[in-house]
Amino acid sequence: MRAEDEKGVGFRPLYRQVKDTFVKRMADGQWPPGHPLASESQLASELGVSQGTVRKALDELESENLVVRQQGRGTFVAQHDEKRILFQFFKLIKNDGIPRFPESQVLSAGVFKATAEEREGLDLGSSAMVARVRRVRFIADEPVIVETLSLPDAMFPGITEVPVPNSLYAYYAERYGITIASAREKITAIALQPRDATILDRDAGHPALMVQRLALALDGRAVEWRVSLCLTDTMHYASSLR
Amino acid sequence: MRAEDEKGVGFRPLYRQVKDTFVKRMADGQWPPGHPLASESQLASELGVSQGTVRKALDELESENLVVRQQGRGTFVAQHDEKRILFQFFKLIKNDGIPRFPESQVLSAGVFKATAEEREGLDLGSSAMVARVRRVRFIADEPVIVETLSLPDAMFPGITEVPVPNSLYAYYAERYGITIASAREKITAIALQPRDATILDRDAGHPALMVQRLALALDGRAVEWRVSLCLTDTMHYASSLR
DNA sequence: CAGTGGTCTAGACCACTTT
DNA sequence: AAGTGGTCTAGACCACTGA
Repeated sequence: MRAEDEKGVGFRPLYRQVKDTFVKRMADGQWPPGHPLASESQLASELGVSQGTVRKALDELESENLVVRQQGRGTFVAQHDEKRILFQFFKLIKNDGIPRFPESQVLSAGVFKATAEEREGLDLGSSAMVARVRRVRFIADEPVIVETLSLPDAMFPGITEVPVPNSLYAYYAERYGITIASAREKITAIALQPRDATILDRDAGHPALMVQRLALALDGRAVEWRVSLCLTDTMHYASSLR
Repeated sequence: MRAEDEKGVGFRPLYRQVKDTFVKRMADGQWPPGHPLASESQLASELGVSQGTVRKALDELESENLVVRQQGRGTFVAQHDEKRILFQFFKLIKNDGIPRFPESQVLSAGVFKATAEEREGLDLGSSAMVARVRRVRFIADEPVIVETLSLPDAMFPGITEVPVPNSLYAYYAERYGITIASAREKITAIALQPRDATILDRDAGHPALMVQRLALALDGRAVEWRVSLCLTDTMHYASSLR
């Protein structure tokens, strides 16, 4: 792997090629979550680049939460453990500021023809099927979120046939080899419909946050479309601007 | 400046010391917004470190949006121009996805005794005074945000005595030498009070996003407390999870 | 063309973990 | 003590800007 390979018009630095190689290995399942990477110098000699170039590739992967480095121990492919979920993907926190992992209770699950909204979010064809899961989530035994998840059925065959666990992203990785790498959320305020209000133990019309999340896999494919209705009487969505 | 100066218990890498030096220069006004930095190698020889160490310090400052680098031109202290505001600080976008900078109309302004909420957010003493500005913001000529800003009066003397401009963060820097570096937002859903509903041309009880922002200066001081009520009928708050 | 930031390399040493 | 990531240095060359 030489820098010269890619010079000229579309110049792509060597360290990015190295990074792409590593991402590919993670997406392939060669490097599953938790996998310990070889040392930086070993990877460098394997790829025929300098240790500093490998290091720069790993710097970017670390900043994207795709690998975890521990001084003295090594570098590991990131896992969707509770800590990472809370840090990276769960922005709803109690007003006391302490993050808590919610419990879940599935209300319904099945495979259906995708709605227009789902097709648009997940970039699906007009006759595509989606697995749909509706569930309530509890924090400190209070129902605070009711949400609907939509997954392309082709990517997740049979997912609604057995009970889904509370921590979905680890399950996607384990059962289907799909790693959620990032997500985009759109947040609006809505008035609760009677059906959702009942579940959340509020009156119809009560204000709630609607969080619409599109989750993307390592290769950038849209993988999960999630619409969450969240009570914010004792909680808030935390966003850091820097 | 040698690494050895800080070894031992509280080890602080050299590049962080360099970074702190640069931040100090920005906070001091030695390096105001837009200021062109000397070249990396000049800074390195000035501080007696290697160019790579200066580079690593600038890498962090760039990732925090405190400097802007342009290959071939140089490195500049970041300014609060429209582009940066939209990118870093304005997360409410029209559902069509195109970011637009809102217009503002001030409703009232004055200096008052700080409320408990303001004292807590801004870390003020019990008898502190705050400058308070209430304004409506328009996107595409529609009133979509009504917000109240609270500023420690001691930091911003006289700010309510002349009309405040639409782009406040540039004004804080220009008139008071205070640079807003980052912010934290807490988002909840509320039902509009009659007073706010009228301003936003909706009925009382209409759902809205309440965004509570605490903005921090370069030195980490809490500088601005802002509570914005936002209509999300044709807009949403965008959040990127990575 | 000179000057800037961006990439890549090679090597030394430090901080930390594990054996 | 050995092995890992983390820091720091020095030097070469590339990509880009502006005079």
